[in-house]
Parts: sequence; C-alpha cells; structure tokens
Amino acid sequence: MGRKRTKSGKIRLAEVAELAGVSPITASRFFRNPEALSVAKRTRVESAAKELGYVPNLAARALASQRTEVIGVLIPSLTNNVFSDVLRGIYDASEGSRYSIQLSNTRYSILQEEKLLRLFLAQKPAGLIVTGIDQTTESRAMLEAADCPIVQIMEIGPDPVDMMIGFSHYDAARAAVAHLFEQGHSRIGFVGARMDPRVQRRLDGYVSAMKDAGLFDQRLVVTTSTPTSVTLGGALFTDLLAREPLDAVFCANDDLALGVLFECRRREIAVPEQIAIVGFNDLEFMASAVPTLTSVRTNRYEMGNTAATMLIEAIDGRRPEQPVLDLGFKVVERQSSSSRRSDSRSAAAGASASNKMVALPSSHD
Amino acid sequence: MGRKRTKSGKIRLAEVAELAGVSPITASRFFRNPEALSVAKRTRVESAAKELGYVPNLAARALASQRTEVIGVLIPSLTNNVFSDVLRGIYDASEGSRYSIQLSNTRYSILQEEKLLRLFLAQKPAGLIVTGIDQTTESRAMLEAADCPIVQIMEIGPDPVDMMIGFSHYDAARAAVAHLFEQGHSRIGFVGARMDPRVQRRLDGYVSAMKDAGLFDQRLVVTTSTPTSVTLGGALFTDLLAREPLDAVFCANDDLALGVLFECRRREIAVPEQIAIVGFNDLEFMASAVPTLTSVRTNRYEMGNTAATMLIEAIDGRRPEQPVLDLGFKVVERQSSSSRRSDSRSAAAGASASNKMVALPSSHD
DNA sequence: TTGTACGCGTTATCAT
DNA sequence: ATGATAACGCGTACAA
Repeated sequence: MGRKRTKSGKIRLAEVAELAGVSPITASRFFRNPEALSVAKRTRVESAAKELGYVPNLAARALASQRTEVIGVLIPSLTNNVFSDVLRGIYDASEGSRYSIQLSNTRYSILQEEKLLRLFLAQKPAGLIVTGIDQTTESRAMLEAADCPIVQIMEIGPDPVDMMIGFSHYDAARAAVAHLFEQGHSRIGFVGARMDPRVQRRLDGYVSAMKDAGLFDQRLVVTTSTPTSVTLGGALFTDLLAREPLDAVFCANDDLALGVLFECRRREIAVPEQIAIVGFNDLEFMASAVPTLTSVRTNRYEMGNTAATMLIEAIDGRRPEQPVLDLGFKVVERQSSSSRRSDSRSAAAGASASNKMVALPSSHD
Repeated sequence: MGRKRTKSGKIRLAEVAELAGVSPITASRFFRNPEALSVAKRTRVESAAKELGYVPNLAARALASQRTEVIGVLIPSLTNNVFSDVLRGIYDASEGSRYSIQLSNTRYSILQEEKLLRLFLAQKPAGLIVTGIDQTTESRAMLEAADCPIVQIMEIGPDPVDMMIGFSHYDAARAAVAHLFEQGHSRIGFVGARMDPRVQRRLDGYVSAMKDAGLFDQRLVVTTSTPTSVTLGGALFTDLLAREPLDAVFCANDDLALGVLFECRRREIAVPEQIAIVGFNDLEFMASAVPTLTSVRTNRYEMGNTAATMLIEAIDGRRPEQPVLDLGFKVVERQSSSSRRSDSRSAAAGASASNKMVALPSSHD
C-alpha cells in the first residue's frame, strides 16, 4: 500500500492530488501548464495546493524531467563594480521567472572558465550566460554542443555561439580618443590595468585611433596586469608622466581615472587645463568629482537584464529575432576634457596653470 | 532486466560501478566517504570514474538524501560594494567545498527577506547565511525552526539564531567620533543615507558619543532613506552646511565621504583645516584621495569568508567552539582628519584657510 | 568493508 | 482532458 504522509512531513504532489480528487499527474500539470486542465480541476488543484501549502520539490522535478531550472552565469570578477551592475540586471530579470541563478567566478582565467563550464554543463542548466568572446577551444566546443540557449555578454564580435549582447570596446575607445582630438589634444596617454580581453580591445581602439592620426607613440601607453584600483591609476599615471609630455590621458576604466585625477591634484596639475582626463564606464562618482570627469557610458545593468531576459525567452522557446544585440556606448563629456572654460567654481584649483602640456623630468626610461 | 546505458547518454554511478567491478553503493560511497572503502576498490572506482568522466547527478543525490548541498545567502544589495566584498569572501570559501551558493537579494526589505527565506527553506538548504539581526518575527521563527546551520553576518548582537559574525556598528561609530574629539573637533556633523539597520546603529553610536560629550545637536544630523551615492554625499553635506557651523563630518560610508570631499573642493573649504572628514568601511580609494581620507576599516571579505567557512564546518558536524565572532574594526587615521600638519603636497588646495570652522549663511531652516 | 532492497517526489510516455 | 505505469539516478537502512 502507498505511503500517506511522507516521513519528512513535507507535502507532496500526491497529497495535493488526493485532496483535489485528481491523479498526481494532473496536479503536476497544473503547475507546469494550467491551461491544459479543465477549469473545474484547475481550481480544485489550486485551492488544494494553497490549503496544504504545497511547495514543489525541485530535486525530484529535475531528476524526473532531466533538466533543471537553473541559469548558469560565469563572470570574471565579483569585485569589479562593472560586474555588480551586470549581475544586478541578471538577478532582477530572473526574479519573477521560475529560473534561479547559479553564479561562478572565473577570476579572469579562461582555464578556470573551462573547468566551471564543464561543471555547469554536467548539471544540464536551462541556460548559460558567459562573459566575453575569448573562450578556450575546448570551452567553445562545449558551448556549441550544449543543448541550452547561451548568451555571451559584455562585448560583441563575429561568430556568436548563440546569442550575444554587448558593445564594441574597440569602437568605444576610438570614440573616446576622437573626443580628445576634437578638444584639441594630441599627446594622449593610455593607462590600463588588468588587461583582460576587453581592456585589451580598448587599447587596440586607442592605438588605431592614434595611428590613424599619425600620433601613436608606444611611450604614451602604460599598462599592467595588476588588478585595477584608484591607487594604481595614480601610480601608472606617474610612470607615464616620467616618460613623455602629455596633454591628455585616456583611462581604461573610471577607477584609474579617479586615481589620475587625485595624482594631478597631488602634483598641482590643472585638469583639464594642463591635462585632460577621460575614463571608461561612467560610474556614478564621475559626475560628482571636481572637476567632473568625462567617461564612456556603458549600459551595464541593461546588458545583464536584457541578456537574462533574452535567455529566459529563448529557454521558453521564443528565440529573439535578433540574436546579437549591440547596446552601444556614449562619450559623456564633462569638465575634465572640455576645452570650453570650466565654470569658476570647478576651476578653483588651477594654480597658475596656463601651458597646455605638462611633463616631468624623465627619471627613468 | 535493468537498463544498461541511460538514454540521455550520461554516465551513471551504475556504469562506474560496473567498470570497477563493484556494486553501485560502493561506488557511491567512494564519492562521499572514500575512507570507508578498501584501498583496492577505492583505486578501482577512482580510475573507472575518471575513465568514464563520471559527474554525479546532484538532483538524484538531493532527492535520495533528502538534502541539498546548497548554501543559501540573503543579502540586501548587489550594488553596494560592501556586499561585493562579503560575497567574494563567501564564494571563495565555497570553492573547494562541495557546496554551492544560492544568492538572493532582499533589497533591504525584511518582508522580501521573509518571502525568500520561505522559498529557500522549502528546498532544504545545507546552510544559510543571512544579513543582520533585524528579521521579522516570522522570519525569526522560520530560522529557529530550520534544521540547518545558520550564520548571521555584518553585525553582532544579543540572541543569535545560531552563529553570528560581524562587528558593532555602534561601537565603530563611537570610535570614529572619539577620534574626531581627539583631533580637537566638537561641531561634528553626521551624514547618512539609506538608513538600513546598520547605518541606523552607526547613527545611534554617533548620537551617544556626542551626548556623552554634551555636544549633541539634532541639527548636526542629516539623513535620508535614498540609496547612497557620491553625489548624494555632496548634497547632504550642502544641507548640513546650510544649517549649522561645523568643523567635522562623520559619514556613514565612504561614498558619502568622497562626495563630501568633492563638495568641499567645490566650495573651496580646506580639508582638514576647515572641516575634517571621516568615512566608513575604508574602501580602497580612501587611501588614494587628496587629501587621503580617514575611515573605519571593516573586515568585509573576512566576514564573508569566515561566515561561509564556519557554516560549512558546522554543516559537516564540526560546530565552532565560538558561535559568535566579533571581527572588530579599526579607525584608520589619514589626512582628512589629522590635526597634525598635512605634508606640503597634499595641502596644496588650502587657499587661505586658517579658521577652524566653516559655515554657510543659513538659507533655510 | 560490502551488498540488497527499496524509496526519494516528480515527470515522460503512452494510453484512453 | 485525464490517468496508469515506469522511470529519473542515487542514498538510506539494514543485513552480511
């Protein structure tokens, strides 16, 4: 004879079905496809479930259906606030859906990513969100073979595995440099840290723009594989100053830009009169700094949110008409790179700045 | 007769067992408690598993064992970089263990927290990490009734549900104010945003310290329920200036402190000569700002990491001798609150500042 | 130390 | 639209 109450005291589907006077499978259908039931049974099951406080057992569901309702997310960093915005978008989109997020951190290692991918795929996720387009050959093969929708986020490029949402870091960097050209700058330095693939492409964009203008000089570029920080921005900028005279700096991200700003303040270099600064990502503080800092706005929250939304729709069988989505970017011009006279309040620091270029005695190099 | 190869093509425990020439249950034991096997069988199962590329089916495991290997984590925000540090600590600790993290965002709502808790508990998590000590009565009851270890993080207080790791926001605020007293300040403002329970306790600490010194004045306090930001720091500080003369500001977090710093720069208020600034959390940029900013260092990564480590140990039956852990804090004194002459480089801004107190004409209030 | 028998709660499949 | 039957892959309990 069948068991009545489960030993764990949990309400099972069978109990709900019994109370509703239907078979378990009918009750099961109610939760997955209510439309398939007659109105009468639908309401009976519904009230029975509510009365008993039934909560589906996801493990049993996963085992029986051979699939999970888990969306795997692979990102390279939990520290970087760029990713916290993306993540927020993803989590927001997952709420209200029946899918839950399984997050893992690749720490900027594509080998770690490959390992995690293998792990994720073994659990048959409903969908996958991966960062960037630089997977290992092995990872790429696994992704192609995966029988679930996949979204690559953060950048766009040729040859998507499945869906893709992001923007061109290369173009964004070119636009930032073009903006500095427009403001009359020519000795434009580049400061970059971490040098992950996306930062590398920003550097590539910078290099190409400078070369197009006949202004490229390798000595204007300072990079490191060290993780980014505000302090590091100051240090890299110091290196740059020691090498070459400059009239502007393009920073691969806003933390570096803030560090450069502070370093300028420390050295009494007027911004933007002596040196213009442009950052990347347009974090909140950029609009609030003194002087306000120009940056390239990227749509991070939207990227995560749209990626998860697209993914869920694809899982549910509604593939987007447009599998590759370019969310673009925008150069937000502020005081730090504006050749128009900044207003009196923000120009307070300026000391006796008037020369448009500044250099330190080159101590090394 | 039994099925040989599963239709989904996945390798099951039975296949591994067959290749190893043992029963399935022996193979099963190998993965959960290798010590229980004879060395001979252990190696046979091990190589069989490796050869077949076996990956356990977690759903089946969860269903059979009536428990999951999931650690639920409830935090109030994904945006706040305080939590990204904590999360990093948690994820780091979970790697290498067999537990995976299930993260949910309560958005600073204890009702949302209650809802999520109900959801989590229904899936029988192996353990739970929740933020703070201000749960609803209902949540509290569920936590008490939960049959898994639980860690409350971010603060400490009386009456832990189970384990607890954090520090006293009240004491930390008192220490920050005491530091400002030591530096000779008396008109000390408080700037706070979001006003979640922990910020509220910082305010409480500030109030008590000021009252103890006979210096409390309600007009020195400016708070808002608006989410924190650098820009908001500047705005709240502006409000404060319009009300009362000040010689120092204690900010409930570092973003606000940075905003205050920028606002001072905008208004040509010398820091620390005219106004001292103290922040909270000691984010990386504080040490890099000009002038460098005093803050209260909190051990966020350690909090997350230790919480997850403790939790996992408790799940595995090794409860900590000390279930409540105070990770403390430290007032890191920097230029923004130092009465000692700041060095020449960082004092560049100072204009003709010499008076130790600054006030704006009170336009309103 | 190893194995047998069975249950875990749900869904797929195939009927009706 | 609804139901009977048989998995889904593994762990528990108990026995040997």
